[in-house]
Amino acid sequence: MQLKDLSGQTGVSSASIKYYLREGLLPAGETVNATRAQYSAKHVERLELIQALRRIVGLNIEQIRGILRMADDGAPRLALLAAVQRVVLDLDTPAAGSGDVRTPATDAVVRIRNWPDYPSDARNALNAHLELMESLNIPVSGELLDAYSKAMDDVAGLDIAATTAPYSVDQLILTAAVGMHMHSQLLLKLLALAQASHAIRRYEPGA
Amino acid sequence: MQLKDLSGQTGVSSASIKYYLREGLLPAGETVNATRAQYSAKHVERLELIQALRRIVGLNIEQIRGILRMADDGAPRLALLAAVQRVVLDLDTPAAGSGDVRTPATDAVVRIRNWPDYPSDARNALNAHLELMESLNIPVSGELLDAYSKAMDDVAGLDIAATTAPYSVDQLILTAAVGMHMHSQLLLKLLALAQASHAIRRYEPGA
DNA sequence: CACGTTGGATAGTGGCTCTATCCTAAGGCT
DNA sequence: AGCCTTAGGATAGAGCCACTATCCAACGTG
Repeated sequence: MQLKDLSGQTGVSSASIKYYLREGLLPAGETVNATRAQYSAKHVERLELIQALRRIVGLNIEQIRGILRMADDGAPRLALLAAVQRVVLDLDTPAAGSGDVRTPATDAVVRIRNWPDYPSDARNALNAHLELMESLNIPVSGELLDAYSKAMDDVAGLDIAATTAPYSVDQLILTAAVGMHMHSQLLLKLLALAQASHAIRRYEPGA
Repeated sequence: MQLKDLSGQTGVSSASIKYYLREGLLPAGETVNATRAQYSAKHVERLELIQALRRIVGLNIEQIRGILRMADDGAPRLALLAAVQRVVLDLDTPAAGSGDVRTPATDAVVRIRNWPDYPSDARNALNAHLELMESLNIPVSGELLDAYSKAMDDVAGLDIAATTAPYSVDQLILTAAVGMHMHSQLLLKLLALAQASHAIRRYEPGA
């Protein structure tokens, strides 16, 4: 299978495929000679993964490259899942992430929920976010955090269970990334509907 | 107060202010004559609102313009909140929104949660999203939807209560948009931590 | 009177994701 | 053998977005 067939099968233009090759998202085909390269089903799978991460999940090239590099370097699946989570759930942005910090609020959440007391990107992101909210004068009460975290604890059990034994690493990334994205979006949609419902009850009691 | 002072007080460059004026985000100052205009505290407030919506909430110019137009047209607060919700929680994207539709899954959620049976952007977005997930072969069981919606129902009550009587419409938009954004992000961060905690327990039971 | 400011116009910047063009060397088909 | 097509490499351009910069003529203030 050569470039043109790869393009035909996936619906991605040759120019874009070349671009992905340049950017190191797609591994080079097997160079038969100076002007011929063979692509395989692996490449089709990889290309479909790239497309899904770009168009559905909305990651940028840099983020995709990071994940694919880890996958190709044979990183353990747990680390891979963490990396996917980081970009899909936007745990990077804290910028001033400055290492593993501990804050009372986060410690409290971990204790109450009986979660393992481990440093993680998620924990750092939570710390940073709580600090940000504080700096913006948005109060986050213990009760709120308790309610939120309980809800998310309930939800997480169901989510993780869906990540069971996909066939290839690319499959794992695909299902994990798309799944996380879709579930988090579903949650936000439900939040919106819940908020709207509460608002209607408040503003128009005639419902 | 003239343009330069407005720039000085808010830290926004004159060029950007001109840009916002061109784009219709910032109302023109009171034209004293052909080459002089007066800006007021209103403009400072508006400019700060624009900055917050851009930099914190991450809205684009088009979205900001839509909300500000509604505000300036004197739209009722409930409608304004709905519009804010639409852009902050990303309820637009469904694209194929094609009017108010009803689907069994959404109906079931509304019934179970005892929410008012009203069409809304949130409901349409939920419908569209569920259809999308179905088309991607991501199963959404009734139990999952029940758990998610219960969690969001609990959360929404707390959220809406925070939207109490700000001083000006700009203030309302500011607190609503920033609040919604921060709370939804908080939820996602907690989801991430919850997922990570479950994953650790699963992959490394030694914790 | 000189300077600075305004509104208006217009163009440029930088980041991002492609998309298009051009080139040479080299198969593959007839 | 000869022609068509393709790979790979380089490079440039497109289109979007949110600015940012420059230029201008008109005009008012110190």
